[in-house]
Amino acid sequence: MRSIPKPSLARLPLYYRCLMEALRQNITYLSSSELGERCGVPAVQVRKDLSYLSQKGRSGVGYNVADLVAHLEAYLGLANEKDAALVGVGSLGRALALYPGFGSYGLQIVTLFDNDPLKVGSEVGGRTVFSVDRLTNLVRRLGIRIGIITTPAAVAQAVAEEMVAGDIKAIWNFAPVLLDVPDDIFVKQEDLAASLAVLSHHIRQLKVVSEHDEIEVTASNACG
Amino acid sequence: MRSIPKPSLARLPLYYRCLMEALRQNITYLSSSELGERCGVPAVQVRKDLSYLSQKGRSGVGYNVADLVAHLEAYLGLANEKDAALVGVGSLGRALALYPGFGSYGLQIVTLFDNDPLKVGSEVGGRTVFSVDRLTNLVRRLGIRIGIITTPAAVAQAVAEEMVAGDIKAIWNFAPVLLDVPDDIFVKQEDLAASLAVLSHHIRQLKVVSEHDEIEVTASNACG
DNA sequence: CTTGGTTCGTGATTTTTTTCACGAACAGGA
DNA sequence: TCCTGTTCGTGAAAAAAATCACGAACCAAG
Repeated sequence: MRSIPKPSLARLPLYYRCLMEALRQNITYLSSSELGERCGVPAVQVRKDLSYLSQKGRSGVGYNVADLVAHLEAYLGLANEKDAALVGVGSLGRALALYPGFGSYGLQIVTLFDNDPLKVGSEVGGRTVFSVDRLTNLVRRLGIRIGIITTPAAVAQAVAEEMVAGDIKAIWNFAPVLLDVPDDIFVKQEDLAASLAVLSHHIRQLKVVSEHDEIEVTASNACG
Repeated sequence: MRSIPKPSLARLPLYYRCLMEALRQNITYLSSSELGERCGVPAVQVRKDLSYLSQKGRSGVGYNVADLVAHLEAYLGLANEKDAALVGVGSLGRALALYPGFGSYGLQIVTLFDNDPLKVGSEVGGRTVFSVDRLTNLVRRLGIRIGIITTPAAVAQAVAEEMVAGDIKAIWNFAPVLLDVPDDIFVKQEDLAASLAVLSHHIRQLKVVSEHDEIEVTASNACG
């Protein structure tokens, strides 16, 4: 039995969200085609992806929504309470700290850090901002395994190293730099600038096409 | 000549950033292996990706940093000034509106919208917040082609429709819903919850492994 | 000008992911 | 019970992407 492909894993949260929506609508069974419709994913791919879970659907009926939700929660570890430390209380850090949606994924941002003396000691969403000097110790003492980096790029590497020293095992990095960390540390890179560049490229394509003005319009379908 | 694969396109911004960094360090030439090192990408892949651009490297030397930067800027359309409208001035919307980094990618968030009467008329980063009622007209009048959605999921679809009515061609969607828009509208979905779920899954794997306690530790290498 | 060391560019190969095609399971009604 | 229409699960085929392997370009130095 092979392990789940990365793209499939990335689609599971999508299914989870649509299933939760269906649950709110009191829908008890959903076929792969209906679920696919809701997520914009082909039905076959839905089935293939879900086949990596132990939970099975029922032929002729579909998937039991509540059961599948429960299995996805277990598989994705959403039910486990996970404490996280966030470093860098700028506008993005503050936004993440205040965002209420993470709770339903089991994530609690329990401590905030910054190196700006003006911010240290202030409160954000009821949590005190600590100095980064205390990062390693505090994280270790609290047994925190997840770190979120929302600092400028220049200091992200140093922060990551302190996180590793504090025994953090997974880092969600919003700073636009490649972090150099030991192999056993999982880094999830969040790159808004990269997304933006892809968007920008597409807009440029539009311009190029419109300048060529209906002359060379072949089957050059852009990326979806 | 085939068009660039999506994963390659997504890596170009990465190269761009590393090249800018090199430029600051007064490096004039960079080989594919050096560039790859800096971005965490194999050298061959760097070469393959860059081969989709018209700009060529020099055998035995590498790529001219300044030239390549210029070509990437052109290819990605970063030099073109792009105006964008942002809808949903919550904590995330505010963070994006205040983020200074987009400027270097040619993006200017020129107008802000919200449906909360308390927010309408207030200022964020020197820009007045307008009522969403005026979205379609204002966007059309200003010729804005990019929309950014940072509203709650429930209203995202309605906002997207108004954007389309206002002749917006590309949408950067931070709301966790699948937008139903015409085929010619480009949607770049930004899904923090999905990233979080992947992170969560990895943390869970850690737990499972440590519970099995060195017994069944096979070659089950987790995703990078 | 020749030699040796470096690097690019790319066709061929391998790996990964998606899509297809179809047998088997199931529900519901006659 | 039998028949029909639906859906799942999955091996096989196709498509896409990453990796390999190597010829050719290039520089520097003797």
